[in-house]
Amino acid sequence: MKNDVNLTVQALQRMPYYLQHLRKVDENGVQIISATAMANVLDLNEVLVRKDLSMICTSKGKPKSGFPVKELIDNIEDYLGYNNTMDAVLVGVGSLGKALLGNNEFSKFGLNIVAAFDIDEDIVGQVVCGKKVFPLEKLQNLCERMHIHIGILTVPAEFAQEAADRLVGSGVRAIWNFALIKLNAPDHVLVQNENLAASLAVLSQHLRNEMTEESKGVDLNEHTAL
Amino acid sequence: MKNDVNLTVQALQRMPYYLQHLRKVDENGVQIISATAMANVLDLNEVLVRKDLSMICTSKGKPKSGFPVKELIDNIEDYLGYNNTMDAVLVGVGSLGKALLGNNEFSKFGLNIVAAFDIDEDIVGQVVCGKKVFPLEKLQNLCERMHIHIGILTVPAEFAQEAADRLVGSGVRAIWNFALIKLNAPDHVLVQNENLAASLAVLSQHLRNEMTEESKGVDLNEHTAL
DNA sequence: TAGATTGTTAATCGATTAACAATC
DNA sequence: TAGATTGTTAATCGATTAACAATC
Repeated sequence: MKNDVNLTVQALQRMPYYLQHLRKVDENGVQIISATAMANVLDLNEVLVRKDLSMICTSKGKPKSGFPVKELIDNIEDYLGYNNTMDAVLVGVGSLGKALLGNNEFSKFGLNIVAAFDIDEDIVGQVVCGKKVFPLEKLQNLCERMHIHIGILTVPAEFAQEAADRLVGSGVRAIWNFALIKLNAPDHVLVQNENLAASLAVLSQHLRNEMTEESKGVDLNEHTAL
Repeated sequence: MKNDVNLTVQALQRMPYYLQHLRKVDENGVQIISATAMANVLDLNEVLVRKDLSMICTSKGKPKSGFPVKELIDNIEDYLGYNNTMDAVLVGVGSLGKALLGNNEFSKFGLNIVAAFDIDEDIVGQVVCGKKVFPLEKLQNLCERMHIHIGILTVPAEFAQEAADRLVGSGVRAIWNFALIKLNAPDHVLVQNENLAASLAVLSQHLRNEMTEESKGVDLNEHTAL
């Protein structure tokens, strides 16, 4: 376990990709893998991969061979916290909130949503995907009692700041924010913004470029060449 | 409409936040807003905001006053493609796939999921959140017939490349990839990776830091100061 | 040994920020 | 006019990449 180092956000975001590939080669019985090989598969610079791996690997990479696969898998899983579950609460049981409640794949990543909260009386009391929906007033009590440190925010933007304040007041240390708004929170509370609209914007810009290029009559074969 | 310019991915990702704030001040009757004011609210550098706004705004910012709010809103919505809907198909109706199918907020961002596909015979034929699930074999036919250019990939990592190949073969130009794997696709096909695991990793690292700091007996008041 | 691969130090690159003249 | 705000050019900063010596 080497979790005293802090990775840059960028490095952190590459870790799940390393992990996926390592698990795959591990299944095929590969015991040692070089940063060079990983870099080629994942289309990354090999020095970058080498540095990333050396940051989290408990043993040193061996020249001519590489890094031990099983150890890397363990190290990354440990580093990403997949082995000690983080309990979380979800605030805002709209369509996105329901979506996340129903996504049982989060447990693979060490996340466990224990309860949901909403202000809508029609929703409160319901059980959505096995999780009970409580009125927002009960948030603080439950968080304190269960020592919850993560809040997932899936309320409309106009209510997001208020809900965030409540989460902070309930002792939450990290907010996974799906609302498209910049939240104000004290320094010790991390706000991780999940910006699905931004992703769609990237797609949209690309499609527009593709379409205008096409309408300009640019030779489409230039794409398929090579 | 000023959509011949291309924004950097970073600028594109700031746009939804600008839009949210602009809509809010517009509701309050504000007609002109300065980049300086926006920057303060959103905690961004004012030159950055000014540059971003000038990139997409059809009129120039006026010294001493700023940019016209309504025009900015229109320009950003146009630029992000919110006004001309992009049709998309979804491949992989697991828990995450179902989640996205059920998220009726995508329409606000110009995305319309017209159909879903899966290989699982138990799922094929079902109607999930008003969308019919077809067998994967029908993907190409439907995409070509309906001129679909966006594919949403929510299959497990091990099937993602195969599914991506099918999407590409069906004429898709952009893939919104929720699988944790680096996809190989031709140059003209954009792969936008949505890495929820990476976000969780950022949360996890922060919580670990918080916890170790606490156990070290660091004065917690340093957080609340200021 | 020879050569592939590691780890480190220096160079590059691009986004952000700072400085400042132009303008309403 | 005076001063706030814009737009532009130059400096900074940090991540990525390149170069190269060390090592198995």
